[in-house]
Amino acid sequence: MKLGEGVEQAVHSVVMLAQLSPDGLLSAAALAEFHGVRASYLLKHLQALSGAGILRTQPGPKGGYRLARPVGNISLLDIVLAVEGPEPAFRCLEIRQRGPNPLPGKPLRPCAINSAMQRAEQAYRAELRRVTIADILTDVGRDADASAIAARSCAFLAIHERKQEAGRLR
Amino acid sequence: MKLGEGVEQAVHSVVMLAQLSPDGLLSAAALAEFHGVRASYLLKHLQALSGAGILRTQPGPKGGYRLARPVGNISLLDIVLAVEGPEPAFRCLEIRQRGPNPLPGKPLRPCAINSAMQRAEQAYRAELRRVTIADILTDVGRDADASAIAARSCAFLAIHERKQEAGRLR
DNA sequence: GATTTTGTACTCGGATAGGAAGTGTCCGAGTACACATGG
DNA sequence: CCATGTGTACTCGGACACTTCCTATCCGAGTACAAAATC
Repeated sequence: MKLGEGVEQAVHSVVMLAQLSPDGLLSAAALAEFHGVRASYLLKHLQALSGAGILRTQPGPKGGYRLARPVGNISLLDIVLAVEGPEPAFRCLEIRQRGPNPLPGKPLRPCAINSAMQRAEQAYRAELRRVTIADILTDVGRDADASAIAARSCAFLAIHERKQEAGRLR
Repeated sequence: MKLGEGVEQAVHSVVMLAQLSPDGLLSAAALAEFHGVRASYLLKHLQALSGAGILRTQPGPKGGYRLARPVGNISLLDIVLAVEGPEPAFRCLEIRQRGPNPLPGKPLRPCAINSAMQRAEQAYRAELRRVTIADILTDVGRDADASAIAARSCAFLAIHERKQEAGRLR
């Protein structure tokens, strides 16, 4: 039960991208510099987000990343699944059947243990699905510290944000 | 977001131990043989359960493992935490502050992202805390497949179960 | 024959190698701009 | 002066090493039984 630290980078990057103007772009290098992380490592996760349909990319100079969907339609679960993969955390290997004398009737119903673990993970995912980037942004508006950081983000965006050329986004 | 397969082994072992007579013992070798897993690897997790106060051990010949608490007082969460460790899955590294110009006021309130992730994990743990070994056992009684496996467990226990000597348990 | 002593076999416990996955890095494909060139 | 062609610089994308954690294994400490020796 451990999440890679790429998840945090991915979520913060999405939040950052959500704060720029409707047709703005931001390069991976700018995102990495702002968060103090390695650009080449962040790229890996940004690519995962792009492949999952959460981000859109524009190659070439003046290129960068941009949200592919409205902020209300991007949940934390979408990001976590895109970065960590969709596989469930608990995989039942049916070690009940790996003993010296397994039962002949093969297709067993899932055991109670597996069911309980799956229910717990469903609850986890449901909670993450309820929270969207829009919710995060409204919380940012309420919190003083977060507002200060958001102001810093704006200053940073004012320097690094790029306007998207009409009709040239993938 | 991935759990080691030791979790499944640990839970099944606890369920197995819950099915033996009140003062019965079962060796790690027998548990491993029944589940078809490596004994030396299972030992590691059984030790973790022992250290967490879930199992009791009796060393020496005729020794083995036994539950340390009633089945209604052992939740799946206890086992998962004992095996995987108590650290939360998501660790906020505050990469908001790792940028080129961090805020001076140090003690920031936890960011909305971290809060959401923690809430999700709380839901996950709460769901696991609700399920005890007693619940698993009652489910075993209802399911046909599980009952057949339970019968097989009984046959296995009849051979490998050991009676605890009075007053010699650690 | 009963008791003590000793030896052995079996158990758990912690410390030690191997392998997979996450982490970190690199180079290549593609695009847009800028400049130079020709009309 | 304008249009065209070319070169360059910058972007993302995927393929390649390194580190950490999980997996698998080993040897050592401790205990109970059993047998042998002694009283």
